[in-house]
Amino acid sequence: MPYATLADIAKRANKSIATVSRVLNDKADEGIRISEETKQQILTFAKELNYRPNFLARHLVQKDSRVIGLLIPDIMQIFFNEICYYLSRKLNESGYDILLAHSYEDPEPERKAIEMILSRRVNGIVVAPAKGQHNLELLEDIRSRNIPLILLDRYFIDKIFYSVTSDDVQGSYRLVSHLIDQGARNILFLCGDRETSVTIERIAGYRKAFLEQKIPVEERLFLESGFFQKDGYKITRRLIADGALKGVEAIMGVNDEIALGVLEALWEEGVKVPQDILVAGYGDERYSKYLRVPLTSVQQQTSVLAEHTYRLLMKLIEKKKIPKINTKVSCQLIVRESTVRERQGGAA
Amino acid sequence: MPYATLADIAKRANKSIATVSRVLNDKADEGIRISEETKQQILTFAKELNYRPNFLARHLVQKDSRVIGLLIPDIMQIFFNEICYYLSRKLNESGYDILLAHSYEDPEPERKAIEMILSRRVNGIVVAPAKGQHNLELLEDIRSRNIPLILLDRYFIDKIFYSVTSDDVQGSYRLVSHLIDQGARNILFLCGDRETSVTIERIAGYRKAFLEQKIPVEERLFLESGFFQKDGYKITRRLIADGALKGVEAIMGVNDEIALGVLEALWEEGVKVPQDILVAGYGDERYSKYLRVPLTSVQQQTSVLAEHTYRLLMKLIEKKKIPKINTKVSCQLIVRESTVRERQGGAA
DNA sequence: TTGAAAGCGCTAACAC
DNA sequence: GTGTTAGCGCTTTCAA
Repeated sequence: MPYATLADIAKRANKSIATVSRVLNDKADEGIRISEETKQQILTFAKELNYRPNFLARHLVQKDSRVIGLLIPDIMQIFFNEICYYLSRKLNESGYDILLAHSYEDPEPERKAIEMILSRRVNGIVVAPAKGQHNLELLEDIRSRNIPLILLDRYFIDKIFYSVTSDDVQGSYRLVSHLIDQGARNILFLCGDRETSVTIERIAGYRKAFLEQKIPVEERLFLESGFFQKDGYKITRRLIADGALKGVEAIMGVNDEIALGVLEALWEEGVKVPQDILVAGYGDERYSKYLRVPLTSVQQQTSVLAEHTYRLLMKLIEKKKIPKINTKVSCQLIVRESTVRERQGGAA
Repeated sequence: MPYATLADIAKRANKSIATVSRVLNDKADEGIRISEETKQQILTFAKELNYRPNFLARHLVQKDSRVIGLLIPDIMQIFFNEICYYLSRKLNESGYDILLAHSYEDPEPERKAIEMILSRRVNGIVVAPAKGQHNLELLEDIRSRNIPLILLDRYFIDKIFYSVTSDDVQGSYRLVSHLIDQGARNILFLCGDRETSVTIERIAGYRKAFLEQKIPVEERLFLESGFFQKDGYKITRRLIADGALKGVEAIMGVNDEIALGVLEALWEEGVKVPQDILVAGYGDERYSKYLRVPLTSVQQQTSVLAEHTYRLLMKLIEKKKIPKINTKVSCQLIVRESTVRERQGGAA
């Protein structure tokens, strides 16, 4: 018998299960009187038997599991790692626990994970959807059932969900403007996945910057990549081999990991950053400042994103009505050596 | 009504709850016959009502929650991040879900997290204990109840628990031997926490290397630090300010993050690595190869650690008897620029 | 102040 | 093939 039950304690104490339950849940404050004697007795037996409440049973009746489902593509992506940390922290403080699920950027595991989370009757669910636009119907179904649901980082354009995201149009706009400023015109964007909101927004920001300078945008410069260093590395090696990097003056990665892979490939080929080509990342990871060439990046405030998500979630759980559907958190451009030309514009 | 129940379906289909349960759990293969007609009917209604099983109820009767509790100090420590990823991946494949809990390196939150995990009646629990030696009684209690429990990365010396750890004696020995080889004698170790097994082992490895060379070990060179970049940074700044770095020829960090902080502080002061001082990390993070000065580190095979943990856990759940209590995974030294003296030993 | 009893949603043994 | 019943461990009326 690994676990004692209320009945075990009741039998020992010669009291009813109800009384034991009342004592152990400290219902005294709710106006329910229990004699000090029974109370002490029950408490003693509970300790003796090493009683641990069974939340499955409790929550079955209470309809409240004190669990939040967090579904992310992949905790190895540092961005989601940080989100997970900050969100956990806040939720823990409020007595919620975390059921962590991965979609691995794949629709089918994502679907299964969502179903699993729902079957566990969580109090709320936070989803950073897998790349692309999948499981929309399922998510809409959840929403329509008034189960607290928040989309994080990535959302579905034109669909109504509560969401907390970075202002990627702005972030990308600032970055691209800076690159243009440095004299770059052919700016390659290793953009993750083109159907994902994050990328859609960043491309919008890219276009905005070009439009402002009245420079035409070349569609071929948006290249899908994965999200990891190895992806950035592979794609860059291939581009070099194909001679496709000719004329490219800057490369921006969808995150710093990709940028790291790009740098690796370039260095291997003896291409100098920033002299021969500019490279920028996104996300401003802890290490980016200390790379062989410090990396220009866009800082995303993961702790702020998590904070907003947390607050929104609490409100949804409390069934408050929330006017604001989409929360956007602004980003900051961090310029470092990797995108600063030494002799800036001989033409100037 | 966000969720339909078996009873709802039963009512619609004019069948008993039991039959509905049987259909939905596809008991056909277990020799239980159900007419195709009722089956289709029930399936249709289930879909129509968007039925989702209530795992709280199911697991209450089955005594099997298909959840594993993972308790780590902090998912922001990259090491634990990777462990979490690989372990999740394996567990997902076997149909287990993850309840993620943090101790924040603190005994009290750790205790609460353990209690929470137990109350949720997980099938197994993987713990990377908070630094120090805490909650030992609680963990021993779990063990004595035959609840599958595995200690990960950190363990309790002289206490019997199943554990999966890196061979830190060996890892540290190799690193320190290398540093001695490079002519360093005063090797400062920013060691995290002295009571944690990881550190105890690394100090043992350190001593072993010194013993082999018949060089006395100076106790004052073991300095407790945290586990993050900022900790490494702060401590190094302080050491510099105090003039305590005089004579120190090498600094090793308990992980790469700490080493990063050390590098940062040294650079700020114009101290050159490796010319003026050698610096090494531990863990070999993705970025360590690409730092301004590529960082020497000890590679810990997180995926192998996770794999062993997974296999052991499955065995424990299946109530197999396991002879091997402690599983050790070896580490590999990765030598890079940060610890290689340019003019190696003018004395040679 | 305490107990009896119902019921949360589900599974499983037993009956027909 | 399908229904009836008991029961998992707990909370929560309702009575006493």
